[in-house]
Amino acid sequence: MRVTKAQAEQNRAHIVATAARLFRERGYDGVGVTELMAGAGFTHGGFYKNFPSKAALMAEASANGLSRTASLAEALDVAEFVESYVSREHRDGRSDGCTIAALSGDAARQPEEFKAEFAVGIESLTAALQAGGDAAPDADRLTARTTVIDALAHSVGAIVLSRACPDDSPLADEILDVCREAILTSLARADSSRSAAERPAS
Amino acid sequence: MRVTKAQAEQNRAHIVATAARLFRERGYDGVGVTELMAGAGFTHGGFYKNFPSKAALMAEASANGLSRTASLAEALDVAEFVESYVSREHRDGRSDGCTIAALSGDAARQPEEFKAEFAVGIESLTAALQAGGDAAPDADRLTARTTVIDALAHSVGAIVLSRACPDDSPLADEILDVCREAILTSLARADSSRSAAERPAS
DNA sequence: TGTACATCAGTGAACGCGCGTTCACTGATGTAC
DNA sequence: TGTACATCAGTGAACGCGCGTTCACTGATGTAC
Repeated sequence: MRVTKAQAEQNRAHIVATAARLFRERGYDGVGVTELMAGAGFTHGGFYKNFPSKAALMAEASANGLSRTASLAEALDVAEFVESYVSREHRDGRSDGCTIAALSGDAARQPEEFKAEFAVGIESLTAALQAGGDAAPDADRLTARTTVIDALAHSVGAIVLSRACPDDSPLADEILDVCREAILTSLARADSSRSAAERPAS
Repeated sequence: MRVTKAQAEQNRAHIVATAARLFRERGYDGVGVTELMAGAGFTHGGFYKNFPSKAALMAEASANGLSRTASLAEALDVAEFVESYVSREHRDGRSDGCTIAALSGDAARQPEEFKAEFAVGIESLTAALQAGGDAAPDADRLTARTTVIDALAHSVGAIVLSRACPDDSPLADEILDVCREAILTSLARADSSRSAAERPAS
């Protein structure tokens, strides 16, 4: 039954990744330890060889999901991020989507240490979006922190509100479309006003 | 042990109101039937004389909370609503606050009928905000539907994101301040452009 | 390199506990006369 | 209006169930010689 050290590490990582998906899909209370382990292809007994408690896995899986999104965001500028984030695909794909959009409501009821990890994740994503868009590396890329934070909160609100509506309801889609357009317009405005300030003589 | 019909109705309403508070505070899975009834001053046994299931109370309590917020919003214009909504008081007062901000994440995982009630609540709030602001009943009050939906999603996102951060963390307050300012600025812009369109000759 | 033994990743049965729900019961309310 | 009885709001014990967690066990891996 014993397994190589490398295999064990890989198994552990697989459990974390599976848990991240399942938690995003059903919430922290919506998945039990047995189901978490079964989803990763194991029996529940081994759980406590890997994690001190379910709460510990909740924290680790969430941190994992948050940093994954931040990594993906590094390659995008804010507008590109919003375009893909405030979309039907993202709204309908909870398990593959953003941990913030899927679990912020649950995170708010967790202990302070847990929320601290969430805040780190939000900061990482914000930093990634400020630095993002390597494909077009000119001065305009570097977007002000406030602009990024505002666009992120706005995008999260759009997804959260849209998901609370019935599947395929007109309102769910309307929220998404209205918000996407508004956020992109607002970003374009911030961008042009910044450009103007940077090149006052032009 | 029996109680007058009027008293029984009052008791039922009290259970619903208490449940609405407790669900907002701790989430649907975070409060049990026993605690729900105890919070209202009763023992758990009588629960099923009033409701067919816990899920039924979840739906009724949520609908109750949603219409309560819509009623409060009737007296406000959108900017006033945002001012009070995107605030530390609201963020820190989950149990007395908005059901959408507190339970959208949980609602997204509920059955379709449940989400349908949530959508009705969102529509009611939107309608209230479009018609709102009786104190200044001029033409400018009637704000376009898209503006209201966008401001609502934006506000919800601000609260949800802020609540996911540790209490008293700088980021939690920053999110609130950044978003409040951005939403109000955006509303002012929408307002002045609409006014200009209405009075092209001025 | 080969053998003997300790380690420990993963198994599966079992634990206490709190959950949502059911039910026989109580006794004041509501009703029929 | 007064009496006799049916109703039913609320009680509290009990139910099965799934939860998070523990533990004795297995047997391949890793290590000491």
